[in-house]
Parts: sequence; C-alpha cells; structure tokens
Amino acid sequence: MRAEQVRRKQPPGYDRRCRELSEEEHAQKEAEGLTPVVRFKIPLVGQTRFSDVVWGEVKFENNTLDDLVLLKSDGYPTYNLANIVDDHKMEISHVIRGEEFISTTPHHVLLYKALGYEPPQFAHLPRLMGTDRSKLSKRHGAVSIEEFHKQGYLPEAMLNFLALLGWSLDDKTELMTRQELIASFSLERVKKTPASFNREKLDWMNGVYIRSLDPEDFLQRSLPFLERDLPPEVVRPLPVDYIRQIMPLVHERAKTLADVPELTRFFFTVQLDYDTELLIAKGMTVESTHHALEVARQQLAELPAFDAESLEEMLRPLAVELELKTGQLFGALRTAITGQTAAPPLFQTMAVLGRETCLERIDRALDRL
RNA sequence: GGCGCAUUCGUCUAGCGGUUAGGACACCUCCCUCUCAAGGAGGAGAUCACCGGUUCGAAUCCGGUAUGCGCUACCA
Repeated sequence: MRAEQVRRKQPPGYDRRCRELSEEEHAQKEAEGLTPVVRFKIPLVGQTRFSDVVWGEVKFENNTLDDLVLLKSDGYPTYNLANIVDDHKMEISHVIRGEEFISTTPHHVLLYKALGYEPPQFAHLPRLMGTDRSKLSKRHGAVSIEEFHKQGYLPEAMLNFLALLGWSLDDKTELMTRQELIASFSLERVKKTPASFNREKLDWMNGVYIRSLDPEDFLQRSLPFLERDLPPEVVRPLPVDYIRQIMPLVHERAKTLADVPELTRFFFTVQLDYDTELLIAKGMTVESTHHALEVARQQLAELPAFDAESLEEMLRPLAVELELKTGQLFGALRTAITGQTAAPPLFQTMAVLGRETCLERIDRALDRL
C-alpha cells in the first residue's frame, strides 16, 4: 500500500480503512485470520498545541496527524505507547530530546491526555551537523566521545566545546569551566538552528585546555599516547624521568595529546631521518655549514656545563665569531640535532638530550656534508 | 506529496523594532624571537538568502519565493 502511495505521489500513511469498522466487519476480519494492531484514534479536527522550552508554542493541525500504532500485531506496545506510560510511571518532568521528535510530539501529547496523564515539559534540541552541513553519521565525520579521547582531546575541552553547540551564554563568552557551565546553562538559550561542528575551533580550544594543565598532569595524560604512538623500536617501558624533562618543551605546542609523540619523537629515536639540504641554512653553503658545525662540535665537547644557559652563553658569541646570523648557526644545529627545521627551543633541547647525543648527531651531520 | 524548522563575515555564532551589526576560529600584517609554537597589537572580511508588506524606523514583525534540513514504520 505504501509503495503504491508513493508511486501515486499521495501522502504515505495509514488510510484509516479500519477506523470505523462495525462489530460484524471486525468479527469477519478476525475470522479470516487477520491479527489486528491497535491504533490511536486521533481527532479528525481541531489542533493540538503544547509549549516547548526551545520551540515556544507549537501548534499542529490534527488532520495532519496519523493514527499511530499503539499495540503491534504481536501484542507488544510500540515505542510511542511504552514511552508515554513509562515516562509517566517514572514521573518524568522534562523530556529533552532531539528535534526529530518534534513531529511526533503532538501524538504524544494527545496520548497523555487520552490516558489522563499530565504531559511533561518538552525541550527539543537542535541537531548536530557536519562541517559541510551534511548529517552527522558514523561514516561521515561524526565520532564517538571515545574516539575523540583516542584522538587526544581533553574531556574538559570536549565538554566546553559541546556545550557551545546549539547554546551560547552571551555574545562573547567561550571558555567555561565545568562549574561555570553547570551554573550558567539554560534550556531557554538553546537555539533551534542546527549546530555544526567546527573542527578547527575544537583544536584551538583543546590547545587552550592543554596549556592550562599543570606540568605533571600534562605528562600523565600524554604517557598513554607516547606508549601507543612512539615508534616500536623505542624501548619500553618509557623513561618517565626523561620524559618529565621533555614535556615542558612541547607543552604549548600540542593541540592534542596525540600530537605529543610526533613532537617529541626525535628525543627517543636513535637514527634521525632528514634531508641533508635542511642542514644548510639560507645564505650558507656546504662548506660554511660544515665549518660551523665542526667548530661548534669542538666547543661543545669542551663546554664545562651542558645546560641551557651555558649553551646559550657559548653559542651566541660563536655565531658572531663565525660571522653568521644566529638563525643560521642555530638552524644548522637544530637540523643536525633534531632532524627538523621546526622544533622546541634549541638550548633546552640540547640540554635535555645531553652532550653525548648532541655530539653524535653533529658528527653524523658532518658525515652527510 | 504533507507537516514542521531554518537561512547574519570563509567557518561557528551574538542579536529578539532604533547597534559604527558584537565575539570566536581561520586568514593577513606588525611586535616578541634561534625555528615552530604561545603571547601582544592591528587588519581585512556580512548589501543580515531573495521579493514584497507593516512601521517614523526592520537582521529583528507579517506574507511569498528559493535553498537546506527534520518527520511522515507493527524501530526506538
């Protein structure tokens, strides 16, 4: 019947053919072996209205409502019936659910009344959509909260971000703690328009929350990600005391906890893999780079204390001595020592890595040139 | 097809009759600076989907159009 209606471009739905069966007709159908369902006889005229915290006063014409099934042919109640009875028995005061239920709400209201129940307060929330305005689904952008956790997002950042989907406090407040959220959230300020996920903004917000973590907390939360994502050749268990020295160097550089392994990888791997070209800073040649690294290597080997401060006190004058810009000398050293052109501050990085490792890496860079 | 809802900078949004249409992300410039970040200071970016109407005055109220979305099960 349904297919037929669609084909004829008729509104699909129950045609009420059995709404007014007589006793005889009823008996006859049963004699034919038909197992009936029980439907809700919706009033044919008038309108049903209810007030929704988000939607305001909502009004539906009764003649657009169809006679929904209350009891299935197997005798079990449908969701629509069970839902109402259950909510009533549980003394539910507020029904807060997705906007897609707004259309069936008048049926529910009518049912509450038919059963002599007092309808609860309704609040229909806007749907969440993907960045491209498409519906969020498992195969399209949407991920479970566990998935976000795996991707390195902090629970407190997620809570803050999610709260802002479909709701806002005012025209400027964005960052709110859990307590502030609890204190200021209100259904009245929830909007009807579908909210959509802005991943870039989530990344930014997560970064804000990561930076607000105290060092030890950041370390503890990062550990599982390091265990999971650092290359397999890095020996486990990971040296926590060593990591404790590394973490402050990448703390403000991580947008997610999942970034941490990538940002710190060179602290753990023995073999650095990089393009030799990267050693040669702008305005320099193979020769000048080789010379600079050689002199630096020699002085580093003799430096009394290998800490960040001493390193800086030694390397800055060296740049002048070599007639190089600091960026040129430091750039060459950075690539030699980290294998990257973008990395945490050089002196602190060197201090954490230690003299032996730094010298080895410079030697290896010299071999390449 | 029917019913309902929505449409404001690139993006997420504030706004509920009178605002220079506010904020955030992203972007650009400058400062800081050994790179990258972070931080600071600026900048650009919106004829408020379109067409009418009401009003002294409309992003805000009312029609219509367009587009998008939801619902339209013997599923929950």
